[in-house]
Amino acid sequence: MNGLELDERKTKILEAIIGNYLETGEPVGSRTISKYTDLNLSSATIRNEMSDLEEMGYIIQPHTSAGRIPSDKGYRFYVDRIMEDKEKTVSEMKDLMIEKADKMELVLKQVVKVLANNTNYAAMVSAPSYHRNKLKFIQLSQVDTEQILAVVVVEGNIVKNKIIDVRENLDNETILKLNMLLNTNLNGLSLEEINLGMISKLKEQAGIHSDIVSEVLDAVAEAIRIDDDLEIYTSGATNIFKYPELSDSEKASELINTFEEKKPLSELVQETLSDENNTGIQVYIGNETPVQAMKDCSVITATYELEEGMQGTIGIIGPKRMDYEKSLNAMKTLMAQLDNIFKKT
Amino acid sequence: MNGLELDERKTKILEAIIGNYLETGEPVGSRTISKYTDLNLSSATIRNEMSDLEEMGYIIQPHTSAGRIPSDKGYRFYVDRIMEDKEKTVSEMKDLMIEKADKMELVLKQVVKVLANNTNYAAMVSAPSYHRNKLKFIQLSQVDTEQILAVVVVEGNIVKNKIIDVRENLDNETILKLNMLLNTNLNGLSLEEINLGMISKLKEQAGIHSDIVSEVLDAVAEAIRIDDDLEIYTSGATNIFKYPELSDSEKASELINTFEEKKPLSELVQETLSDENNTGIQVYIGNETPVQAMKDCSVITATYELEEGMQGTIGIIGPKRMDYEKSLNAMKTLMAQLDNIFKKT
DNA sequence: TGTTAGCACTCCACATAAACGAGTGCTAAC
DNA sequence: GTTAGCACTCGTTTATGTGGAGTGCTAACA
Repeated sequence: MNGLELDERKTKILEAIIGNYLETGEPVGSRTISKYTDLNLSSATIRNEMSDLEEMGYIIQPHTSAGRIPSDKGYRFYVDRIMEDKEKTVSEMKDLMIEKADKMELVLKQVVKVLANNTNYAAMVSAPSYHRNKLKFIQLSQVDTEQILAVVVVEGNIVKNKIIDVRENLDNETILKLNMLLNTNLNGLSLEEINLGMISKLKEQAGIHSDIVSEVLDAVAEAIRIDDDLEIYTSGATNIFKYPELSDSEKASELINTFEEKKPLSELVQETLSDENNTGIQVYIGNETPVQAMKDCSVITATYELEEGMQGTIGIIGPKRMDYEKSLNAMKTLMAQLDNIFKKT
Repeated sequence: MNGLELDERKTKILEAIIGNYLETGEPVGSRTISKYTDLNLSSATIRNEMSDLEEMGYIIQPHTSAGRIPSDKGYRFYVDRIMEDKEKTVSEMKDLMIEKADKMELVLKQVVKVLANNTNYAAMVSAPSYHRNKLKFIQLSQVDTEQILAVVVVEGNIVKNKIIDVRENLDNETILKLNMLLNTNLNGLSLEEINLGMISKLKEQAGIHSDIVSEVLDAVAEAIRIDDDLEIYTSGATNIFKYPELSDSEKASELINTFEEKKPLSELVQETLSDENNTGIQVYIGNETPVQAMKDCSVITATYELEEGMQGTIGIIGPKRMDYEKSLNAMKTLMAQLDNIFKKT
């Protein structure tokens, strides 16, 4: 026992401990392992090994004379092994039924619901962000004597509307001119390219109608901001009540509040999207998570991609003793189907 | 004591009991009342009266030798008195800060958040339903070689967009014609007036482009359906953890799930909107509620109205021992402000 | 040297009991 | 009709005891 590396036996024992704990949720003792594994070792020997494993930080004793439970490090070891093993195995899980719908919003709501129901954990999904998209099309139209409607379309066919109040009645020609002005100048530009210089130039050309230009640009800005902000859908938050270790008032309240606010979840989205070694699926165990409220949970996230390089994030949040294998599989299956749906669209 | 009517003294005592219980949340005993009120009665006398009140069903003993707590009937009595008294008193509560925003959705999200934060209860608000609204405006525009965008505006400036795929490239003139066709035929019609006859007439006139008309009409239909369905916003669901009587796993889970699903809340909306003696504000105590999950709660709802007869519902959900006075006031203040915001628009 | 049986020890979980106290209902006196 | 007094009830808290699961350690064994 060199104290640094896990030999094969220790590995087996550690896996047995974690496996058993995932099933029962109870601290697991040496005698259990002695029978549970095919190592044919007495409980005493196991005890010695467990003592070592504890020293190495893989397992923890809640108190003297209780069994051991996995530490975050233990979980990490366990998960890493699964990820290695299963990287190639194509999951043959039954298809999660997702119907194609024409509105992205509906698809996502469906996805997140399916995910939550299938895993019995909480689930979230962020709408893809459109940062680097180009403006496709702007249209102003008269709606009322004192109101005009601005429609802004960016690549990916994201549409934003804004009603603009005008004090005087604009005639058709003026609107036509404004339309022309806006479209010839802005179409094809990425949202970053519409900078201050461009804006003031536009306003100048618009003359007395510069305020309308302002408002239209507001709408354009909003088209980003909102999506950027918190287009996040969640489902199954109440699933956490199925796991006693998360059910006490304090923790439950904090967690569920996180899901209700949705804001904090964007941290998770950021983190996931900015993953360097983008393997597609990531697991955050306990304190590894970027969202403080989830420090007693494990979080599985993945990035899905739409045709034009826009990506969104999908996540499962459950107790640390979640069924990683099943959850990872569910995630993969879902990703495959999302690809199907979106790429075909 | 005739056993049917509450004399003045009983009324005072009952109010004292309820008042005290609302503050402390603990069963209240005779001695407390003896001191709490200005009746100058000994605890023994109070006990006799309380015994009567219990027999009449206004209060309940959780167990022998505990104080009394209000029954649903007791709460009902209490609330009815408040409603009578305060019907006229203009609430001079500090304004709840609501900023006017151009998008209805944002206003409502803001409203519900403010309400939840101010009351420390859970809050919900339903978007107004647009049944009887008239179509204001339809616009088709070319977005791509194979896609056109349909924008539908109904009264109240609700805007719906739909991207329509077309196989062949439509020229400008065709689109202009279609626009003309749709607008001249449909503008000003209520959504109910667009019936099958109208539809087939349109399709006929559209000739080979009848499928586009179909899709546009789908968008129109959708403009209703979605709003009708469950445009319900909620906030502060986790506030229920502030009240121990609602915080145990079972109840909390059920309640919060109701808020997450949102669907069940539409019951509440229906019920509120279909109130015959429409006084504006309603209170459901315990089992009076139409939503089963809230049988241990009290619910305050109100109907707000937009200019053109569209109405939506607003609600507060809290423990039965909620601060009715404050909550009712908050509700009234909010209604006034909503009126301000919407009527001015 | 690694493995195992045996044993004392620890500590949680659970049950039981005791003390407490808030509050009641009833009776008798005012 | 009101009140003081008192026995009684019952939930809450605190103390106490017991059982059992599991450990660490030691000594014996292969």
